[in-house]
Amino acid sequence: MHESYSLNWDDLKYFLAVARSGTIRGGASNIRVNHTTLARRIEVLEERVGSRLFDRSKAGLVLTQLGEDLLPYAQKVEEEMHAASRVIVGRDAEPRGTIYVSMPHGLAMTSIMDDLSAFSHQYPEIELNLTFSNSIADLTRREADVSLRVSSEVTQDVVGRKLVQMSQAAYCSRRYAEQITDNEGEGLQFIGWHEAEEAVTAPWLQSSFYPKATLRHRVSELVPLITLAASGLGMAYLACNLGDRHPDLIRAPFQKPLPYRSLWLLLHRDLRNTARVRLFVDFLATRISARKNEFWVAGTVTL
Amino acid sequence: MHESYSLNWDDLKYFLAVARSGTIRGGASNIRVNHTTLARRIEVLEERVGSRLFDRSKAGLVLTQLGEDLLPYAQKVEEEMHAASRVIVGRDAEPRGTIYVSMPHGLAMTSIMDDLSAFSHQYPEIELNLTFSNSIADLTRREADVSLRVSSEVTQDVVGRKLVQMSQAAYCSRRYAEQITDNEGEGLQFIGWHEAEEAVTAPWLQSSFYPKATLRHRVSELVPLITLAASGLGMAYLACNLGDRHPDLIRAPFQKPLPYRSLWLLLHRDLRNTARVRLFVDFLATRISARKNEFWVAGTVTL
DNA sequence: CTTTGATGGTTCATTTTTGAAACACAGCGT
DNA sequence: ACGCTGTGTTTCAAAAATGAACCATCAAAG
Repeated sequence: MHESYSLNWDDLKYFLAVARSGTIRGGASNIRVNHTTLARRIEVLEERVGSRLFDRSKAGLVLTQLGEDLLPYAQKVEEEMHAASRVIVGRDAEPRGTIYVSMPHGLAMTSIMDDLSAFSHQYPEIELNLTFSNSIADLTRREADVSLRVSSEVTQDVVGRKLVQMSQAAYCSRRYAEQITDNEGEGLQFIGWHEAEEAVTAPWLQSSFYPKATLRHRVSELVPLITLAASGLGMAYLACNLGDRHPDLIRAPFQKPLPYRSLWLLLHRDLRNTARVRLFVDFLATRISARKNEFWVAGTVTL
Repeated sequence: MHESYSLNWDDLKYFLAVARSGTIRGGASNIRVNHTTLARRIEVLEERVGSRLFDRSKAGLVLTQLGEDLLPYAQKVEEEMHAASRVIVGRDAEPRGTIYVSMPHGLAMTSIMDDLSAFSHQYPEIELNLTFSNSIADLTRREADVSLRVSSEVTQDVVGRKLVQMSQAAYCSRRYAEQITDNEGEGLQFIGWHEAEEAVTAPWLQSSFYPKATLRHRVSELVPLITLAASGLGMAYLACNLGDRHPDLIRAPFQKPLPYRSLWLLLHRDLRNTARVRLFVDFLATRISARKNEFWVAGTVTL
């Protein structure tokens, strides 16, 4: 570890500020810090250097010989930092680079995949890194730049954008639908989730249009739920944008769609001005909003 | 104020550490910080840059494309800092530059001036900046690199070095001394300092060999005290190294020297390894110690 | 299969840094 | 002489950073 590591490299900003303005307050004003802070940072720097960098006189602070010797190095460091900043700013301003996107598994089977495909087609310089997970991506920990969530509300310290409200309905295969009559679900079976094994019903089933139906079987993921319902094992409650899209599923008769959750688009506030992220977010929001009736369907019960 | 000022330039150390080692703990160990600190600094840097600089994988932390783009700039900043450090270290290692020395007025008339002259003669590359003041130079505020003080003890947060113990005695002109008899100072007058106008004596006078002497006249500085005593106005109590050196002053008869204070050499702990300061301190201490009987004279009363 | 060591991450107490307010001083203008 | 402005310095409370202890996970070795 080198001698230079005992110096705080950031102190060069303060050194340069005083060297250029000749006063503590002037320098502080120029770099937007409190003048006390600037005075202290110079003091600490001088201690670590082991010599004065400025002589204090009535005329202000004047560079010592050592201060003058070090000035060119500080200026070169600043130039490098400016150049690095141009790389950063330039990169952000250009719509290129990678966007890390996180979303729940269920959205993998929706039309939103078409949106991602269209975005990538339109912006070939931007690469999408997709993560499917039911756990909430921690944006502050940079697990993702953008996160799509299906939720009633968001509580994270992120910039949230509600895209659409969703509907849900009961779905089954065409064959299963043939046995359905207008009898509040008597004799029908819904595939359950995490309900207890011995439970034959659940609150969401009791408040549906099939309160007499029972729970049978359990799944822990969305994909098997859809696949099993489509093959006739039972009925499933699904978001409409998902169920309506599946070729082997129909909405069960004798019901109306119910309100479901909302689709949110979340991103960390620090990234909202990055060109590619802004592009992606706007692109997605525009397309999804344009077909909101795919998510919130006609006839959905309103409370 | 430039975009680069929103970045903490010191974070480059952390960036380079992770880029080189590929792990948080490895990088932290290399630059001697806690690994948590390193992780957090990288996190903050990524937030300010607005993009990831490292991808986290099982293999460790791998530079992103932006990380790779920025690496050369970070390396150049480091090189400049190393070069600046060489200037600093090289300067300190060589006995050249300025030493700021502070001392009380009284020492300006002593043989210590000869010491400074000899030092400057022997080390012409070193410049001395001398400040004479009775107020204590604040070493932590860099008012001086080295401070000579006459004091019983030192309380400042500095590296203190007691050079010699001093004696004091009553001095007067040769003419004035002709009237002095062995009568405990009856009819003698001492020039006073800050004692009240109406006061005719003081504790230091009462405990001297001339308790019957009285105070007459006042001075607020040492130079006029010496000058007036030398011209016969009255007697003066002076440090022996000062009184013995004056051509027109002699020690008054019928007394013994009394203990006075000590001569201290103080410096701020951060400067003690600077070559020129170390040279100066050692030079001064050696010469003054070699003639300690000029300060603590023979016959001084011991308590 | 179990143990060990290395890894990144979380939590909490302590230390350090920062900003704001107040102060002292000098210079200038009225 | 007085008031104003700009300067650097001091003090204190709040915010930020740091380090230490602990945790969970994984891979390698026994």
